[in-house]
Amino acid sequence: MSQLELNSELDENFEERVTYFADVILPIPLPGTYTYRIPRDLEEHIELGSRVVVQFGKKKILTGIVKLVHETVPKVYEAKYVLDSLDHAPVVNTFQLEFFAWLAQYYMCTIGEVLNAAMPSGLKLTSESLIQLNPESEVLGSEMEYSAKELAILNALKANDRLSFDQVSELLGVKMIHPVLKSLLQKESILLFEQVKDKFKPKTVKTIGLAGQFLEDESAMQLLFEQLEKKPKQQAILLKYLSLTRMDEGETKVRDILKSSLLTGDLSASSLKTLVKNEIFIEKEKIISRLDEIDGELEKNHSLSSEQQKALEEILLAFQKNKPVLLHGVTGSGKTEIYINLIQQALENGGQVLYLLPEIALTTQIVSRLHKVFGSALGVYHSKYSDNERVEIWNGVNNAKINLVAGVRSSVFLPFDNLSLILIDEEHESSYKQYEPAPRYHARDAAIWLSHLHQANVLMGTATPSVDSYQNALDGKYELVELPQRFGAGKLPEFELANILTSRKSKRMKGDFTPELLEGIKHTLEKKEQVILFQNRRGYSPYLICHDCNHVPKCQSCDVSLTYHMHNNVLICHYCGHKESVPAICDACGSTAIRTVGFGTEKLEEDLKILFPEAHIQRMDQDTTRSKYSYQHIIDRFERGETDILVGTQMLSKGLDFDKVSLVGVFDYDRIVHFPDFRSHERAFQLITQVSGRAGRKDDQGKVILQTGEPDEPLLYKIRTGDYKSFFQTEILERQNFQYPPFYRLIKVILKHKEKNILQQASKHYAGRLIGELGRQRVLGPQQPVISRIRNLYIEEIYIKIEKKKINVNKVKELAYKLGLDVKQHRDYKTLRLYFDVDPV
DNA sequence: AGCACGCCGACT
DNA sequence: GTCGGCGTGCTC
Repeated sequence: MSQLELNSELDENFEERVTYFADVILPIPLPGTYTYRIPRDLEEHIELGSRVVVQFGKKKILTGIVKLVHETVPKVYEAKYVLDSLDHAPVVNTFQLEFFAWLAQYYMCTIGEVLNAAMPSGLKLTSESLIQLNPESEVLGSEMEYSAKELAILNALKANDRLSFDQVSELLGVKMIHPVLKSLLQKESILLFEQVKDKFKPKTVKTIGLAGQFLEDESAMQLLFEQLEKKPKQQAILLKYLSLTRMDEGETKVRDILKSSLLTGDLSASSLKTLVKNEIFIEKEKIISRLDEIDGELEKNHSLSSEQQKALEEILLAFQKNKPVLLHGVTGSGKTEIYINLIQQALENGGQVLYLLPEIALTTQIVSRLHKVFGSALGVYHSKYSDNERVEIWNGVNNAKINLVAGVRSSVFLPFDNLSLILIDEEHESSYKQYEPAPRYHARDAAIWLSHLHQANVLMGTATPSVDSYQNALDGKYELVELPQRFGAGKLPEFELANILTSRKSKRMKGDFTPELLEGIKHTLEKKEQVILFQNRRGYSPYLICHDCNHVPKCQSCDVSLTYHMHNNVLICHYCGHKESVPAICDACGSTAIRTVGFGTEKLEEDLKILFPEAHIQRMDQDTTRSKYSYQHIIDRFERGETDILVGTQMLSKGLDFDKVSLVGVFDYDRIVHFPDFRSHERAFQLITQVSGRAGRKDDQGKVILQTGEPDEPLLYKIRTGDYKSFFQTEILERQNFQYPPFYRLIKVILKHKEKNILQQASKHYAGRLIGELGRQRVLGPQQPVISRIRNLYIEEIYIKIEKKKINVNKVKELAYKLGLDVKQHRDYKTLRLYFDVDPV
């Protein structure tokens, strides 16, 4: 190569030698992004949305998402290198990056917190620090002087070859292991390294196929048969294989079949092993999808009733106006059929569909219905699914294999790039709002914002619209479509009010059952029909109390009574998870007279067993539905009529249709309606309407027996007559008079500190500053929440209340945030923790 | 949020 | 004297 050419090549290289930097979002609650230098060999793999592995701090290795690639050299610090890139194509798209940033801004949290909630943990790698013996230390080893601890570690390493920090700590029985490790490192006896683990494991199956030569060569097969003549077990396997692959009928295609399908009956696994060893069969491992495959014909959708058709046309018309549509359709009006119709249209036009459902509704008939219609185009995203399954859904959406997702609130985070329809079923459900941890987002509102990004249509459906959404519809922000008829002409259930007070006075109550309800249950059972008993969960956990001194066992680090769990006889703190066994004697006075109080579904179930010993009773609550399929099993048994009485909480009210339920009993209407918060009426209307909807389908009019101490309570009349509009009119006036949403926007500020006094001072100070800026009437509190201490931190709350019109929310958010930083400057308040909950429910 | 570093009291 | 407790500050 000539001198000239060499020079020009150098020049060219020199010019190309721009260093790229990546701003990386890390899944940690810190504001902002972090800038890393992209090594040249990774340049072509790293783009917006790529997953990268970076070192953060001294030892943490994290997976982050690239938010920006640029050439600006950071001035104040030396950027570390990106260690690796994980994918060939980005796992997060630009819609998502924008969406995440919006969520962080709107809900006042860090983008890292959003990322953390968004990605299934299988896509987030974590590192584990490990140590191993330094192979070169053998030479030096003998001359070294080691302490007892050091020797213990070295000996353990000889046996184990690598140890994690936790293991070392366990080995030594000490938490402080760093000094010891440091000393060993200095002596060069050990090596320290980080192991990055990819947590996602594809699901595999073992397959068996016949080795090639037997397929091609008839005579080889002949020979094989002769060889196996004396080995009947192996021969049996070969015959089974041939019959399964139909090769005996002359088909010659190479076929791998499932190992499990071959080893049925008395065929032995060890014989097969021998066959594999002798290279007659070949065993392979095949990666398969965890997502259910659907066999057979997909179901055609049913034709719509004229009511449904009319609603559908109205919806399509409303979509033209580019506004979200609120579909107000009474229970049983057949909303699902309309959804299916819209989904089909969207999919046929090549768009993606997101169908949001509350968690409990998702495990039911709706999903199996969708499965029948849409088959493997449907992905289900549910919290009870394993993380690996979630990764598969994520990837499925990302590579366009899945175009329809039915999922819980977190499915708004999936990598859609072409959403054309978002359905939000049971729009009023408060479980769409996440409370702990941040991001405290509302999936309905987030989904509506997401729809703007994608230019997607939005349909919200419910029998009992939230006050917020209905007002939005009246304001013209949403389009309202009504579906007033019950599909199949079922009637509203008949309501009977059972007066608890009069029954109690005349001593006719049996435990918590009024004579009316008992009579009703008896009657229904005699008719061989089914009963659902509904018990509100709020504030109803059973606990222990000492008969002699009234002492109630409390959690040591939270300000709550421990909840008593009858089935395994333990006390559990529902806030921090602390568990303890039931004490034999009272901690306070030593008495043995400890009894259980409070009445949850467990207690109800026990009572029912005594009152109706013949009946099959099943309880359905958090406790009995912990595992993935337990909910489905309970429902199935009930559907098959194996259960007569189903006792449960809220989860009974969602998306379940049973034909033989003719009685619904409601226990604690009074508690629901008098719950101390401004949404209690709204919640009562929704809840009672929804559970009542479970009574009586098709031909029969069902019955609801509602136990209450005040049968004349005004809201009750509206619930009984199903008069949503009248409920709404009364409620909306209240909201206006008392300055609540939807006219005012709320931001809850949560302050925590381990010192009660300091917390109170700091909260007062913070509230004072807020009042100074916003005025007295816009700030409520500070006040102690019902649970005033969790995990040893005391809690205070402040509500910021601002008019939706006139005031710029973003300014207020900024102010609240800055004042928080300000207060934390004060040297007494440095460890104060501040959290925000925007639009709390 | 972790995690190191540093200062402090309390024990083998 | 170490061990283990926090408070404080930093992470590209």
